[in-house]
Amino acid sequence: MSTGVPEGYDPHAFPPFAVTVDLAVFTVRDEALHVLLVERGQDPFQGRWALPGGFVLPRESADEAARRELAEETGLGPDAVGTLHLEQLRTYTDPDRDPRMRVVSVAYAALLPDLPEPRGGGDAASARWWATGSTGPLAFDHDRILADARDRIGAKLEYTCLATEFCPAEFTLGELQQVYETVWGVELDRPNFRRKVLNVPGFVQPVDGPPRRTGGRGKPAALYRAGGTTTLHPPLLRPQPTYVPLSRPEGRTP
Amino acid sequence: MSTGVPEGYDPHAFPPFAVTVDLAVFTVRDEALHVLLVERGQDPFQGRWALPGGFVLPRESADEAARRELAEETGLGPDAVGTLHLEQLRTYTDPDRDPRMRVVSVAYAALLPDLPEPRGGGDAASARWWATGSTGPLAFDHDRILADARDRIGAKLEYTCLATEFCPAEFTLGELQQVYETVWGVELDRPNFRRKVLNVPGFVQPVDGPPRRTGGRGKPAALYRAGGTTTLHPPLLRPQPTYVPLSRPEGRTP
DNA sequence: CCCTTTATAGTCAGAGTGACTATTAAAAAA
DNA sequence: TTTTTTAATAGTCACTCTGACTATAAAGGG
Repeated sequence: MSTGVPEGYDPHAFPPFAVTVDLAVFTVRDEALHVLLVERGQDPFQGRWALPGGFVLPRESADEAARRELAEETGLGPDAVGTLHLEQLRTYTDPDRDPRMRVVSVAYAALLPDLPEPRGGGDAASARWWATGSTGPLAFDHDRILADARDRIGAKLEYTCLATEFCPAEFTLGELQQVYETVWGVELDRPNFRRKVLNVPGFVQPVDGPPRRTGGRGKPAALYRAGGTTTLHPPLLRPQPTYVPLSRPEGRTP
Repeated sequence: MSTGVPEGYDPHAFPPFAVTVDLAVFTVRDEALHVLLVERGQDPFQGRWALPGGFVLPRESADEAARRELAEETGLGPDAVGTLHLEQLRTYTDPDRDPRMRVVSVAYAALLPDLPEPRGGGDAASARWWATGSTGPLAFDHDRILADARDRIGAKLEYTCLATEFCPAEFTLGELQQVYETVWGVELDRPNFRRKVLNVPGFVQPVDGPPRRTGGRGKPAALYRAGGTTTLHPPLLRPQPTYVPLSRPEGRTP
């Protein structure tokens, strides 16, 4: 540790940073992945949209700060916020990411089912859901954070039961499939999806009686709830973007 | 953002934090996963071993700080450090993780081939490789960080070409298999491993001529180098820890 | 020269997968 | 009411991938 800073670091000689959390809160709505954004009321980036977030307070962890901000932004009760899936993504530390001062930000992703009332929180006036992809350029490095968050979520659908976090407590396999198709941006074969999901032990479990969801058009679907596992064996791999080597090993051009 | 801190945060009214990086530097040696640790010379945790790390300086990113620390600890040239794989793991923010002050630490994992001369850096006296698992309790929350790092590396071997980072530029499939077996702590069937690796497009490519590694006992092995891909399709899944549901759906006890 | 060691080739049954077709149960249209 | 439409679910089939093997090849040690 020959950094100029004394080894064991002297508490009075450290470079001061501010630490914030930024939240990428996702939901699946209208066959599109949506993210919760807030409009900035002042410079820098006044009028631009940004991920919700805020300071980590002196006596809380970043996880606690993220849950606190999430409760404030979404208006969800502390019970709901306490149980939902919150995942630390990565930390963004570019020295110039905030033009005013040195701020490092710990980014989180949160997944919500499509809520009937999006948020009822305090300063909800300037907050709304945006379809990812149709957001303009965001404030700070939030475009980058959002892109990273999308990538991470898409990847984790393959080998975790994360998709159920987008669904209500009881859901149909069609709804679950909709989540996969929306996040991955692909269409999946329905019978095959069904077979694969049901073949993963502990992914979903049928709701006991024969209750079925009605309201839609066709045959009513059976209801399931999330099973006991968090990791999927075998994984649900997304359709391969077939690899083409840059230097063809052999064979003719098509 | 109704946190008590003014929206858009006033640069003069933020809770001050120190930001550090901690490095989990791994190598595979003697059929065991090893990690680079440094011995602490002063309190707190004097005499305990810890992950190398240090402050993020005012004008550098955490990535830059991690590479700088890595160069200092390993004695590798800046060229080698500049190209090697450095992966941000997660950020540790417990308010009490450092008894002296509020420090958040961005943890990184780095992978090195087994170097003939471990490190030649400056204060290398108190740094050495430890087989993971035989480290005593480490300073701060470094046991937790190390465990998280091991988990992450093991998981990424499944679907990325990360294992080649543990190998020299040219390596045999036996050496690559050794990496998988060591990190996962399992034994793999050699012909099957070979078939799967060669079936992943872009994972490894044979070194052109018929050069072969000699020195060992048996038949000399062909040499390969890392191919062009970073992600593995299909993935090399580790042997399943077969899932047993807590409430047996049906059937008799064995 | 034989034996051990390691790399590599090949076999084979079973599981998993993509692309289908068929059937069922409901709502909407006629 | 009957027919049509829609969606869920069941099932088929060829193909691939996988784990568990056996067989052969090429080196060094005794």
